[in-house]
Amino acid sequence: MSAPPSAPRRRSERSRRAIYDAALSLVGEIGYPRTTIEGIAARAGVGKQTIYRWWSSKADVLLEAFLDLGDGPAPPALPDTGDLAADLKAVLRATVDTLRDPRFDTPARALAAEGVVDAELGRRVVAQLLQPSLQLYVDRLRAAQRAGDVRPGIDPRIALELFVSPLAQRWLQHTAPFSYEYTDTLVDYALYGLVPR
Amino acid sequence: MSAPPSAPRRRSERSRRAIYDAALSLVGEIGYPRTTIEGIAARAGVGKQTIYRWWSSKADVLLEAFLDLGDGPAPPALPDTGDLAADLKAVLRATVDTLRDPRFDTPARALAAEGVVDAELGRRVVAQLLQPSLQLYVDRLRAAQRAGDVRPGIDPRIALELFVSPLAQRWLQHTAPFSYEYTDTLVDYALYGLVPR
Amino acid sequence: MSAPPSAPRRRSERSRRAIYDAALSLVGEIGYPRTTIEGIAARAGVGKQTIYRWWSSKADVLLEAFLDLGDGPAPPALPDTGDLAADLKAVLRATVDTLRDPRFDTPARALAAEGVVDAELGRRVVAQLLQPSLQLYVDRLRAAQRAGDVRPGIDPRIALELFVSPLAQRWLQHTAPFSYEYTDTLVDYALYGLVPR
Amino acid sequence: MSAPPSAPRRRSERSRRAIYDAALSLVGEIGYPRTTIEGIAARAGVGKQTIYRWWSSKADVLLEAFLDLGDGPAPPALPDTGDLAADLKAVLRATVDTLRDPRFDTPARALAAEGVVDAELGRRVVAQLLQPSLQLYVDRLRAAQRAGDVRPGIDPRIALELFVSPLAQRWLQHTAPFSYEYTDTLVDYALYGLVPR
DNA sequence: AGGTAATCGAGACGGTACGTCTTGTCTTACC
DNA sequence: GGTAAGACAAGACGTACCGTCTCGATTACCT
Repeated sequence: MSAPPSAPRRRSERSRRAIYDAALSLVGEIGYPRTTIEGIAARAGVGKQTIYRWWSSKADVLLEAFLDLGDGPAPPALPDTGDLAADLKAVLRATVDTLRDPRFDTPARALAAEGVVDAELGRRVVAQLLQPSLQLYVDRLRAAQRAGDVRPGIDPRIALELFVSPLAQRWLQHTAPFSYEYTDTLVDYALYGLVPR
Repeated sequence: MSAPPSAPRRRSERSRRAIYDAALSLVGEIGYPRTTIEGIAARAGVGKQTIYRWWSSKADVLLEAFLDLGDGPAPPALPDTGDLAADLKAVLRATVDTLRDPRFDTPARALAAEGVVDAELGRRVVAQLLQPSLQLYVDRLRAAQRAGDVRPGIDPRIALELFVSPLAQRWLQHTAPFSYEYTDTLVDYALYGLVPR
Repeated sequence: MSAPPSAPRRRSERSRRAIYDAALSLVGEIGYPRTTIEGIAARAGVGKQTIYRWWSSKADVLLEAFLDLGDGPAPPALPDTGDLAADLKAVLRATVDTLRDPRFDTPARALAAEGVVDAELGRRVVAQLLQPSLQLYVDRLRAAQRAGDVRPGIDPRIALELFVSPLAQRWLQHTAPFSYEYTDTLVDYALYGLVPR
Repeated sequence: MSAPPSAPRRRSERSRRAIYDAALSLVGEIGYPRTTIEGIAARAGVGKQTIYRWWSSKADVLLEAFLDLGDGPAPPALPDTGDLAADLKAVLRATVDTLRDPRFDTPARALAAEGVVDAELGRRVVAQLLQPSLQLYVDRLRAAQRAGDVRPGIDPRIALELFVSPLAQRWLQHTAPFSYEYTDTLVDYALYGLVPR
């Protein structure tokens, strides 16, 4: 619970931040594929070896840089007004806004793509980037189950995919201009099903 | 109304096939990132220029090679036994099998990843690879609507995402060993909703 | 002595001229190394095969094009005013002028360079381009010998090199701005020798 | 005034030598035109970039490799036995031997050819390869002038061309099998002139 | 007056080399 | 010992030409 034991003893904090900044700004400016480790090192004013010493790949740098962005404010719980549909719709609308922000979109998209092909990275992206957010849905759905608003047998881990995955899919595959109306519809369909009641 | 005037005049069919074969086999053997245009050309016994003449990128070659695989047998319609849930479950189970086949998985995954980052390619992947299959779901759902098995107001194009997107998501992000049980569950949740009936 | 037996029977005169023009103009514009057979064919409006059918190399085309330029006016004999020194100085001054003309300089220089490395081409360049001019010096020197102006034992074939080779050397190796004064000096040195008389 | 500031800081001596060796041996084996930078790099066990980093062209590499060969033994002065004709004949005979040595002939010829077409390289070839040798002739001729063996008004820089340029010319243009007899004749002609004494 | 065969333009083809770019390792000198 | 700097071996990139080949479409000769 104390300090990490074998952690780098004289690692330069200054370089670490400069590398994060360079990586994120380059990805934003020229895109992920044209961002190179050499480019990051040059912009960060850092030797290449300093990058290779602490990270294993370009994607690795970007993932940590991206995670570093989100540090600080603890992820807030989903709202619970008692109205499950309304709460989910509100959160998904906020998600739509986030996905539309290029500062988020470009690096997140790059990491998602890399994770599709590189299984190891994919696992880390899911675990460190997605999991925390998804857990909030699980929590909210369990609360709804306790309140009798969701059928008891339902597995929340699967249930949340009914509205989260379609949205993610549309985002990743440029299938959409996704709208509030779309996410609202997803929530309605998922909650009340497709067959006549 | 005579012969096409500006169509490529004497393109070598032999080379085209050899390039498709080389691209697919290399992606299967060493993975997409380590597959190079030079490698494809070498294995196909073809000059690099012949590839650059007809395709614009490695992904482009792979997409066409992959599409070429599926040519021939027209995509069959979804079964319609009258039992919507059973029909969907059967089709999704077949999809699970396909996604598990490495001959399909590796190139499809690579194309999906590339499409995430390259919007233009993404559009083509969706339009040429995904759309035809998705249309079959739309057709089946419309038939179900006419039979009164699906609520009239439901948009089939959105409805299908409730079970297709979660499956795709789990496949792409290595989130799951996805099972028949999982896809069955997806169908049940999607059809009957999450809230108590 | 009749018509050449296996000579090309239906060769296109139009193409031949166009190829000569294209070769010479390209060499003049972009230099010999950057002149390509493809470029010549394109500018001449000719298929590449038409060039390969009749010539064996880029240098071959240029040599024939260059020879073709000089066709027509028979090479005039050297003047013989009775004053050998004056006659030689006059001819060498004219040669200086020719070598300074870029229309002559660029292709001739390219052919000379190619001939240095390619022995077979070198022989042809010497035989077809140089020999005729050199023969004129031989003739003039022989006449001078008959007139008693040159020692009887002198080999004219070697003697002419005393003033021709230095000039050629300075031209080829950019050693000079060569001047009339220089060529005059060469003639004086060569005729009267270096040692005190 | 301390260490050279902008000098190449850590150039690999090992690579430099390997590149020289590879260049010279390849030119000797397959000739200059078929020698490629890729081939030199491969034989030297060196990355292409290492060549491009330090040299600007194939000819540049070869020139330096060739100069490197001659480093070490300072070029000796021409002999001065008091007999100018004999001294010149002896030196030219030695030159004939050198020009006949394929280890010298092939690269020197290639450099000469390249220098004919590339003015900048030509200047360097002349200055670094030829000039030092020619200066020896100038020195010897000046000594002869002081001894009264050469007319006072003669410019040694031009005078030496009377026998050196013809020899060079015959060498470069394959005009001759040049012999000791030929060079002896050149010296005689040049020293005593062509006109009757 | 056709028939036919060589020549033509066009340009795709299998190759090779180009000169550039990036990778990941390494070495040097500074701090 | 970590660092900035950057040389290094390796090798893919996309381009340019090479010399060969295959297409029709003219030709010009020869029945």
